Amino acid sequence: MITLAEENYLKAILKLSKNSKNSVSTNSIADELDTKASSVTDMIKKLTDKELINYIPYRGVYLSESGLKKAIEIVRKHRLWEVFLVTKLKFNWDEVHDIAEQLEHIKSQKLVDALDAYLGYPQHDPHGEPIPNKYGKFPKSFSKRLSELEKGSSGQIVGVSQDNQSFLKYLNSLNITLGTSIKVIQKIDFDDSLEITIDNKASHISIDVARNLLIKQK
Amino acid sequence: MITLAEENYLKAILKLSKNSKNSVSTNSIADELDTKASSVTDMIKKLTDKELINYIPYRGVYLSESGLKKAIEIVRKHRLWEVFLVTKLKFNWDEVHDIAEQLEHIKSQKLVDALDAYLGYPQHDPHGEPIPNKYGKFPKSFSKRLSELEKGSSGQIVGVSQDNQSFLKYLNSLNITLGTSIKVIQKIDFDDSLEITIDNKASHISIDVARNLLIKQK
DNA sequence: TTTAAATTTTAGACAAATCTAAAAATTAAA
DNA sequence: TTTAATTTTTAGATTTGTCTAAAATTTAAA
Repeated sequence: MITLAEENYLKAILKLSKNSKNSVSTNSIADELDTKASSVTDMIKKLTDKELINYIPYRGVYLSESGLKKAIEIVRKHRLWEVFLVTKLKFNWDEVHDIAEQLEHIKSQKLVDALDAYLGYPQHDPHGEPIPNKYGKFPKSFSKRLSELEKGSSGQIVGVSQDNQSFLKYLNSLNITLGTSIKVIQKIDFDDSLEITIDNKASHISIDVARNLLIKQK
Repeated sequence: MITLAEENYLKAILKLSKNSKNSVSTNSIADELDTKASSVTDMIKKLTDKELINYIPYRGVYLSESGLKKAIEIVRKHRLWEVFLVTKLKFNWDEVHDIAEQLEHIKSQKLVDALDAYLGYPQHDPHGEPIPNKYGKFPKSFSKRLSELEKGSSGQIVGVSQDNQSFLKYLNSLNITLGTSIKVIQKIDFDDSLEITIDNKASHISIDVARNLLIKQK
């Protein structure tokens, strides 16, 4: 049986290995989970014993096949619960994260599948993040989210994944519309926000905004 | 902050003090939670320190005002989630207990209230157990136990007072569910068992079963 | 009422998950 | 390439919740 703490480590490692295709360092995990490097080393040993990750001392870790499967399941649950909270219980999209952090650890395959069906098999959560299906596959999309672009890359806006009035108003004020060219100048580690240029004019946007901007690279 | 283990102890103490109006013994808690008496003694000290229970060594415990409030909140959450699972996600009433055991520990007052509203402020869970409102008040009960009915009387099932897996499975096999009409045809002196009709079909049940069936007479 | 049985508590130990402080290994800099 | 800085691991301690075995207390029985 996999513990709650172990699940949180797997999720953190998945998140970090997305950004940097390479193996994940002890310190980066400690930062992500707001804990100490020594605690991470301890947990790494437990996860290695359970064959959920591969680990070379001083060289970092990466998820094993079973660890990746497990981590994706947790992400799936988190995002499905967020959809539930917003579409059924009428929470705002910025209120649901902490509750979903708890709900993602509820163990019942049948519950997850029933929830998925009840929600109509959504492909994205209220923040615009993709929801993997029950086999762990993420939905295909020709466009990327601006939040997924690496520093230095650029592309053109082809859509949004959130269309409430205040969001669209905000985009207007930034001079972002369909076809706008955007380049990622800098990614701020502290809050994941982005320094970008919009038609060559500098701006700063939050991760929430970047996640909801669909972009096509040339 | 109250831990998961502490919540489970509070719930157990509430359940046990319902049956025997008196204070609750160490051993009975150990039985209920499938743990050892020494572990219970340890936890009793923690709960006493937090003023969630009152405790006299060798004499048992009872819930304090704040402990009772907390315990009722957990019961409320457990039963609301059971309603959600059955009415929205189409689970059977005998499949929901283990999942609700997990969901009852999710912490968010706003979530509980939103769920309650979403479900239409239900007064009973799928097992017929009453659901306390947000102020901790239980709805007034109108049901009797089937075992209390006289020969010749009849009524409709509105709940059970025992919800273990095997009991619920057994009821399924008898075609007894919420709303089923039952009439007492004969009471057998020898073992107190009952000849009944279930939707006009004859059956025979033990006193143990009859004691756990809640019925409403016309 | 004294003894025996049952219940409850204490003492000491253990696993999980964390921490601080110090040691070891790696990376970067002079 | 040797030294300094950074990163990572180890050693030892702590907290929570549990256990076994033994001691203390209460209850029941002779």
